[in-house]
Amino acid sequence: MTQQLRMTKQRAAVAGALDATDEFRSAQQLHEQLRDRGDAVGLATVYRTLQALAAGGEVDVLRTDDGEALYRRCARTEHHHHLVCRSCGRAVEIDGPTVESWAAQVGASQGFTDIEHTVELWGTCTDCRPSAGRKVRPGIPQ
Amino acid sequence: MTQQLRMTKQRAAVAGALDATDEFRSAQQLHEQLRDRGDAVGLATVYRTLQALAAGGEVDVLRTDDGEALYRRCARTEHHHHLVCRSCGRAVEIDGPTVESWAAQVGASQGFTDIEHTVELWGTCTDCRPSAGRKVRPGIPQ
DNA sequence: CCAAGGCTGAGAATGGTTCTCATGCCCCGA
DNA sequence: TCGGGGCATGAGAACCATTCTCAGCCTTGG
Repeated sequence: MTQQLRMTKQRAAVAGALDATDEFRSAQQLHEQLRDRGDAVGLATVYRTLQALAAGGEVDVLRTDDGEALYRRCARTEHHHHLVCRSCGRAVEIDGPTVESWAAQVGASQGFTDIEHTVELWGTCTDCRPSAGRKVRPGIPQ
Repeated sequence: MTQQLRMTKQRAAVAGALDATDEFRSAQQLHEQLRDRGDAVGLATVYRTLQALAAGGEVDVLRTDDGEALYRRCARTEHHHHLVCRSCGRAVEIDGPTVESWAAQVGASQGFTDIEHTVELWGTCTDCRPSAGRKVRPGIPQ
């Protein structure tokens, strides 16, 4: 199960790109970013690496309204949620102790088992506020 | 903006299929269901109709972990969340007054504006419990 | 240093969703 | 009731994100 992963320059490049930002990025964006930087990595490899990292809890994954997957390396590996800028993808890790218990309680009261929950907050961060020098969505599409 | 929608038998069929269940269904499932029932409707029309209904707040939409869109006609049109059975798709509408305020508060404290939130609960309903006569996932895939 | 087998990448394949466009038919006005 | 404008329909192509294929490459254990 716990398969040993080889350290290749491609994996290092993807991991590096993730470490360099606190914004959620799509596989395609990361691929393009690596290409521009010169660290050309195959798209398939980017997907495979992200998949492996996600499976190992190394990165967090969430879906945009149109179903695209976004990845981000978070500081903590424990369960947490995010407040994400819908424009640039910048994210802040947040806790929701109240939500946790509420979710479990509601689920149980309805007779459901194996309760899990999806809780994400979306907003517009200060840099992306329409007023000031708007950051022209270098991140999230849509 | 508020465009007038013509009432066609296709739209009636899709709406009817949605009214007949309290489970979240994908466009493909609804299409197949209508076909089996004899009310053949083009897949494109199913998608268009669901899109229109969703835009008008007539149906709720959510995404599975793999990005597929699921639709359900809910009793209430006001903001609410769901507790969904990950096996059959059956859903219960739930409120989260605490969550609402928590979300707004957290968002504001981080300087984000136009806060919105995604909160869905997933579990296994009584009928889908592995023990008893398991309902063989007539609903949700995966 | 070497062999074994995981890793890579270009391109094909998948699968959900949307678009195209010729034809169909709802609904309003006369 | 009849006619027609124009939204609605549907088969198939197009899109797009993601996954699969497979021959050749490269990391790693010994």
